[in-house]
Parts: sequence; structure tokens; C-alpha cells
Amino acid sequence: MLKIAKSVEYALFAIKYIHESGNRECVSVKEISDSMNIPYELLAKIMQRMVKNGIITSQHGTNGGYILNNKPDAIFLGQIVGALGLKIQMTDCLVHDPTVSDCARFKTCCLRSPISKIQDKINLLFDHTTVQELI
Amino acid sequence: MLKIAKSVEYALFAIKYIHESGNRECVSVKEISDSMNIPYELLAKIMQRMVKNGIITSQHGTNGGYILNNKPDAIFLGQIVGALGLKIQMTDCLVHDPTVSDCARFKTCCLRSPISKIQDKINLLFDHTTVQELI
DNA sequence: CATATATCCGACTAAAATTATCGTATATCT
DNA sequence: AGATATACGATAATTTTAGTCGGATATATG
Repeated sequence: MLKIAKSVEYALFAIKYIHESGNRECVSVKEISDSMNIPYELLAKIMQRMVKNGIITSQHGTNGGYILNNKPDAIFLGQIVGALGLKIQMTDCLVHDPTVSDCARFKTCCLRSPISKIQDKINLLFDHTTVQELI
Repeated sequence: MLKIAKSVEYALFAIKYIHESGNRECVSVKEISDSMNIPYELLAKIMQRMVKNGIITSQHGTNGGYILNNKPDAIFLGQIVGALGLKIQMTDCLVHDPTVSDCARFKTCCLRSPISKIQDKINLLFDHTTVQELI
């Protein structure tokens, strides 16, 4: 219960790997996936998502790969979760747009609000935790 | 991501329902499942687990059902999670017995410790949140 | 004591979410 | 031109969670 997505772990490993590669031009997905034992295709997709969200920058072609846009202490865990298109959602009804929920108990539910508060706390924790702290 | 099990929600609804039924002798699974729109068989199983863990007491036979052993302010969220045989486990490697994990990165993993700390915080939150606060 | 009611419990099935893979296109360096 | 590497949508496999089924046991009541 309350599992974190593997994609998030992989993203963190990748950022750590790139960071520790120092000032080299680029680090390729292949190098990271080989070194960290992460499925190539999956990691590739994760990297692409992080590019779109401005966490890393890509370089096509021979000797291409990725570089970090910021140092790990300026990248937040919540940012990575968001970049991967994930979100912390403890219950089906705790979506941002409450009209979307089709829960039969929606109107009278006594649980949503308190669980929402717990979720908020976890969100806050994620938004304040830097990748630096994690790697 | 970080979803809470439906079983936990159902357990909370059931406890609330029994509590609000006042001093009646017993409340049956059927009554709760009908009123709260919870699958009967599933809720039955949940109730049985809570009996085994001393959260509620069962009464067999006609007019049987369940009663609370404690008031909601003396039942903790973590207790329910435990009773249902669930646990908060953010990553595969964060099991209580670390020798069980077969993660290839186990020895050198830099993530486990910090994620473990986040998990500890959430566990603490669960262990200190009473059902009273939730319902 | 027979019957109806309700819990008990393990095994099984279904559904959903997550993880992983595949094929093809695009960009860039030499 | 050829090799290398990212981009991206679609699909497959796996895992986890949710829900179902069948038969057993216990108890109140007529």
C-alpha cells in the first residue's frame, strides 16, 4: 500500500547518475540503463518526459544524451512526479476536479476531507524534498 | 500513485456505521454493505480480519453482527491497516526483513534510506491518526 | 430440535494499474 | 551516407488489488 511508482525511482537514479558523471557533455540512456540495471525503453520514456518538463535537456545524434538543467538541490521530488504524469492520489475521489468523481458516496462522504488532509501533508513533503536529499 | 487500499476505506466506513448505530446489540455485514454500498463478501472478509485483531467483536447467529471494542478515538488508522494484513511499503525493497529483498541495487542503493525516512513519517502519521479524526 | 440467520475461511476470478517492450520516425555527429 | 541516439505512440506482460464463490460453523428462535 502507498507504493511509489518505479518510474520515480528510475528517474531519481538517472538524475543521480548524470549528476555524478560530472561535467561530461551528455550521458546516454544506454549508459544509465546498463549501469543502473533499468529497462532501456522504459528509462528512455522517463527521460523524454523529464525533457518536456524542463528537468533535463536532450542532445540528439552521436554522443548525444541528456544533461541536467539544475543541480539536484534545485530539483524537487514533487516536480519529478509531475513530470512523469503521475500524481499522489490516495483515493479515487481525491482528484483535482471533484466533478469527475463518480463515487456513489461523494456527497455524504465523511472520509474524503480528512484523507485529503493527509494527502496534502504528503504532497507538501514531496514538494519540499529535493533530489539532493534523496540521492 | 500512493493509493490507499479500498479495504481500508471500507473498514473505516464500517466502523463509523457501527459507531453511529449507537448502543444496539449488533450490526450485521448485510446492513452495513447495503447502507454504505460496499460489496458484501469483501466487507465480510474485512470484518473478520478486524475481529482477529481485536478491533471489533463478532456475534454469530440470528441477529448477530459486530460491535466495536473501543471508541473511534481509541482506534488508530495504522491499526486498521495492520489488521487488514496491509502495510505501508513505498518500494519493493522497504520490507521489514531486508534479506528478503532481491533488488539488484540493494547494497549500493542510495535511495532506500531517504525514502525509508519518508515512509517512516507516513507510518507515524497513520499510527497517530485516530478513526475519530477520520470519520 | 429444526430452521433461518449470520459469521468464518480459503480458494478462485476479474479488473485495474503498472511496468516493460516494440516499431518507426527524427535529429545530429563524423 | 551511415551510425548513433532521442522521440513517441501503440501494445503486451506482469503485478496488485478488488471482488466472488462455496462450503463450514455458530446461535437465536419457534
